[in-house]
Amino acid sequence: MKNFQQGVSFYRQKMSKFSHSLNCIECNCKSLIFNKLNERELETINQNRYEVSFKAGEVMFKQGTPSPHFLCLTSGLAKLYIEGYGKNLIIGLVKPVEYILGPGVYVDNRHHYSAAAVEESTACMVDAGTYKQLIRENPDFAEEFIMRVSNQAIFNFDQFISLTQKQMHGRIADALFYLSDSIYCSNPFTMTISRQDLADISGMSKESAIRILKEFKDENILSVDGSTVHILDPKLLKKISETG
Amino acid sequence: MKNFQQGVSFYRQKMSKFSHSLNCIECNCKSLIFNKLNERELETINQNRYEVSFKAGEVMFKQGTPSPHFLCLTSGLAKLYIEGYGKNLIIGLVKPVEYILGPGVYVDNRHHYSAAAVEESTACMVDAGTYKQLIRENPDFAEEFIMRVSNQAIFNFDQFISLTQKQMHGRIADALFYLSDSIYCSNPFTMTISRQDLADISGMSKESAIRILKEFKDENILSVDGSTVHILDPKLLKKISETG
DNA sequence: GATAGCCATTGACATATATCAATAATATCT
DNA sequence: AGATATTATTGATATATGTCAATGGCTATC
Repeated sequence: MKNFQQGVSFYRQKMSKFSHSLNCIECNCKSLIFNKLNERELETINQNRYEVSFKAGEVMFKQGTPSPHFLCLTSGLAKLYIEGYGKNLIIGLVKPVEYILGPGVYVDNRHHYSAAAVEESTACMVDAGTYKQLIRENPDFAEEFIMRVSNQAIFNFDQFISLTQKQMHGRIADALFYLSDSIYCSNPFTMTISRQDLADISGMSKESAIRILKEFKDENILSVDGSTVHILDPKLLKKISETG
Repeated sequence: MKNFQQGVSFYRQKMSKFSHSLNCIECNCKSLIFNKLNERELETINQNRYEVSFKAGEVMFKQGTPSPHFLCLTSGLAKLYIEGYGKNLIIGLVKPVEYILGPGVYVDNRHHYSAAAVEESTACMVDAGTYKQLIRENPDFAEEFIMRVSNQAIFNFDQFISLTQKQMHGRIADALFYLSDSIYCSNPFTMTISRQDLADISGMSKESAIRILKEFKDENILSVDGSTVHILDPKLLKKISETG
């Protein structure tokens, strides 16, 4: 909660510096969802957004708070997490340029998960009302939106199965593939997330995550040096993922 | 939302009195999402649907198969489940009159979970293309659709937390409240689902589910007689749900 | 009414996983 | 550079949970 307050005051300080420094029409880091919008519509978005920057660790928005904006990450890396009973569950990492399309906007105007910057990040915050209006007016944009929300749901189902039906080794394997294939997009990759975050992705304790990382290292499936991980034997790791 | 709940439970009691209608316009068991459609649009739906009936236990559609329809349950009870590695995970029960809005329709035209009839059931299958076209044409209908999909996502998040962060007792408590409050809508309720299904909702083995049911019975939190369950001490059960 | 077959129940046991505690390694700040 | 906080690692231990096997009850079928 303290972090959130800090985050808010921080972005208020920086806001004027970033606000409307670019515009959406010429923005070269705009989300692909905007391909469905024409120039007039982009200009509408442009007039109803502002940019914010976050330091690593800062909370972007907090589960339970009002959700008057959609947030688009323009640089850095963010984690989305549900705050449960004592523990957190990370339901996804978000990298540029991607929208965070929380389901609360169409239901109760509340965030149903929290978001925090993992690395130093910048984001565009677009007024949800403006966004909703464009969804009403432009069917292509609406379909694109629904497609993204659907993709998110499908991703969630996969995580569901991983977390509820696999044992720890399989879950860590899944997390490593997710990081390598979908987030850092390289094979020797340097994790900017902490061990605790890795554990929160895999639904286990930090200690268990570390132990399994070490086991994989001892079996030459991985090389692990601090935060740098190299998947040496992807085939075997895949097998571990599949056998649970 | 309240109205929706009331409408559904009212319908459940009176279900036997309903006879299936010949067209969507006069159908008195149509989904409330159709309130957003005018007569002409309803007629379009009417011409692109067909009714099916399922015996208890029959599979309605199978994960991985093409998904050319949206399915609306008009009587009975259905379970939605992800087929994992050996086990199934039930991600929700569906009762009349509710649509099953699978996310695959907008992504890869595949079902991402399976559905099966728990009780003898009937359903309307509406052509997905027709549905999508109406979403393009009618913004109110589109918003209603997005709202339902969002609600589903929020429900999934809750189950996510329950399954990954609570121990078995808390998970069974959650499942029992779900059944009593949202599915059977009464307190002494008769489960038409099996013990295995209860276990698949709670993400545990059948034996564990049975054992915990028995513990709750021994502690006078529940009375359990075959498939009839009475929550005697909801306050204590709630506490068990919250403390995990 | 007997038989088969499925579902529910119970107990004993193995093990996956969390928790606690101690230490090592990094990062952060002055 | 030194001090302090934060994060990572390791080991020992407790326990939550799954698996296996045996039994009982119910239902359906002929």
